[in-house]
Amino acid sequence: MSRQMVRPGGRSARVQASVHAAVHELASEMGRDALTVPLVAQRAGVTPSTIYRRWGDLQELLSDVAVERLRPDTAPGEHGTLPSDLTAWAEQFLDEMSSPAGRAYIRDALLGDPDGSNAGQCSAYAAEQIDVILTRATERGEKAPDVETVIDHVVAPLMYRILFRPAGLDAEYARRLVTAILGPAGP
Amino acid sequence: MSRQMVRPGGRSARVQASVHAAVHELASEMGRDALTVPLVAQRAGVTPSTIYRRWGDLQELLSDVAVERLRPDTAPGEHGTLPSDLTAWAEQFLDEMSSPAGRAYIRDALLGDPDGSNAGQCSAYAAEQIDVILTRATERGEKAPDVETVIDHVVAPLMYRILFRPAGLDAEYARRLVTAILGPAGP
DNA sequence: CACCAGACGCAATGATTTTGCTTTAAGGTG
DNA sequence: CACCTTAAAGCAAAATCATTGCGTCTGGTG
Repeated sequence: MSRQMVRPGGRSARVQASVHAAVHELASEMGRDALTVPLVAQRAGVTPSTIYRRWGDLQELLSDVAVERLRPDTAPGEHGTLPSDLTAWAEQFLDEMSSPAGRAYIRDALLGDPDGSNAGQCSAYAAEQIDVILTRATERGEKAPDVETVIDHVVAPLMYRILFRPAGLDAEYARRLVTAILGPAGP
Repeated sequence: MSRQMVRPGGRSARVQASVHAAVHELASEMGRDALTVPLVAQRAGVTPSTIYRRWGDLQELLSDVAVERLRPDTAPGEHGTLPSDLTAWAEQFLDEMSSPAGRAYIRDALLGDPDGSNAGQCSAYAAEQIDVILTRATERGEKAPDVETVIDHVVAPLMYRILFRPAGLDAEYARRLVTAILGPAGP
């Protein structure tokens, strides 16, 4: 993560948790754009200077929270075949990421991220999930492309459109990308 | 563009030009991160409230400037064949966009862009350039993929890596993407 | 248990952002 | 060409936010 090398279990951890929770609550109550450091601090029961010292500014805090929020909380579903696994994952990915909240999180993760490590983490999450799906397929004896190929030709186009052309995105598009990569009749 | 429906030639236009110029100058003199609204206003010979009223905040201003800066200023080069035209364009695109300045502009364009219109404009620029290349190829009698395909499988992977995985990007990667889409021996 | 270092709270200071009101200038009209 | 309308800019006060020095507290360590 960006700069949280907190001592686990101590006061630092409590502050971090309470600040993150405050961001969540306030973001859903009054909208992400209404957030300010003093507001978050008050809700978290903390002084603003604490937030400024630990995170630097609002953007870095939001970036941190966004990455945490973008971490998949569950392994990809199993549907028996590679095409169905990958299609289901791509549809869910698109669904989650293209929502207004999802786009906001992605943008926040990209932002306030001088060294690019937060954005890199997001990409790593996706790569992990895809790797699970492909490894499963290989173990079943299916022929599977490698992770980089899936990222280039499924994840990247989805993300590109989410960020740059939010209009006209639907599950059918995600399915087409998967089909194109696996070959119309499987790889 | 985002909110600039200025009367051309009037005072508004002068203010816009001078503010944009001030952003350029200050960004190169003291670094993009050192910019503040009052600073830009002073350099532009304008009061801060003018900037706040017209652009809302620094992010939206930077987003506007970034889009202007990302507009291609020249038509894609002609090299005689589709593969060479597209390869050259992709290499140049990667080169410009993956530089620190390029990444900063892309991020700025994505940011402060509530409705996504600035980001959409960036995508439209790329689509335009690609369309020129593909149309030329078609007129020469070459078989060419459509713009959407090139965006999905060349532009999107490049942009994804620029934003999310800045490491390990080189011209060879751009060439591979183009080759993959045109077919190893041409389409 | 006493110590050390890191993290937090508090409060003062400085910078930025917001806002009401006034003034200017562009574009249209008689 | 002079006049009118209106959007946009200037100005200045008020509010909010960001920064920083210093003292206090907490949790880990010897």
